[in-house]
Amino acid sequence: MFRGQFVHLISKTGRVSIPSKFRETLKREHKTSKVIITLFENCLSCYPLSEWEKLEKRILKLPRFKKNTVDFERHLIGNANECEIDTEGRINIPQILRKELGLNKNLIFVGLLTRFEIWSEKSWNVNSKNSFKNFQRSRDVLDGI
Amino acid sequence: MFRGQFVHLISKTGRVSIPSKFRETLKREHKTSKVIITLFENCLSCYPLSEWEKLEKRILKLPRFKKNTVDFERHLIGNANECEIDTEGRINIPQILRKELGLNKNLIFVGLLTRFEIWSEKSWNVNSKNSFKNFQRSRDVLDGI
DNA sequence: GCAGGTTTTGTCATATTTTGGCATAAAATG
DNA sequence: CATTTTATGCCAAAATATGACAAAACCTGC
Repeated sequence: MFRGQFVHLISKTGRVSIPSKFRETLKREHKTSKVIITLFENCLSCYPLSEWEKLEKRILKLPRFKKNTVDFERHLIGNANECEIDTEGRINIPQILRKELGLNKNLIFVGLLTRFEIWSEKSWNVNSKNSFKNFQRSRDVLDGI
Repeated sequence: MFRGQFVHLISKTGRVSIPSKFRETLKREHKTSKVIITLFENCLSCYPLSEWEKLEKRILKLPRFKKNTVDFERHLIGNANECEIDTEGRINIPQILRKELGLNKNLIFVGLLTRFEIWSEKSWNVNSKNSFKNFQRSRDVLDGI
């Protein structure tokens, strides 16, 4: 499972190293060094290939010419990139995604069990305040499960 | 599977290179370098030959003389062009299609699993705002599958 | 706090991809 | 059939991504 928070530096060419704990999880629990990175709200959402493929199978069952489906695909699949982790544990984040989110300098990696997220430091700081408020409000949710 | 988004430049003569990742997918998963390009809404929809043939089979099952069917066919089939990818990975987009969509300068390639789309930068920007709204609305859809 | 290993980052060389240009071939036009 | 337009093949420059190596920073156990 992916857990915790890490700050890494992205290079001018868009390279950044994946936290070694996440690499460890990928290898041990998912038996892969490939991740799919896609745009999700204000950050990048990263899935181990196997997890992502489950999602794709579900999408392929939707009526594929329906406007809603197409738009949904355009967003989710249209921003998805397969990245292979190199020998030093780095990936290359496509320019288009970097631009979209303003990724430079410090990136925040956040583990979320079956996937992890990548944030620019700036939006992370803004967003984490909000999500803390939401957390405060919704801490009772779990008691309902 | 086709995924992700790429910006490529189209030449004055209508030539544009297909993203290498898409070429890779065509070769590996579809064993072809031929694509069928057709008009769909405000963009070009591109199918590997084999996927296109599946689509044709489905279309042949529609009630053949119904107005809807004929209109659909005129549009989708009537604008379909077979394009072969050349040695540098480029295709030539027929003038009629270029004109119809106002394709010049930057084109956006969008992967949609079994097919991909080509947009003019302008209409993509307009459309992606809408598709983001639809995405927001339909992200829960998947939880129901 | 320090030695030893691991992880992260920087740099440079190499390979791949994308683009531009030009010459030739094919097709359309009158 | 000659002329113009459009498409294709080929080469090479420019931009981008990838691989390898090594320095720097960071843990960890002692």
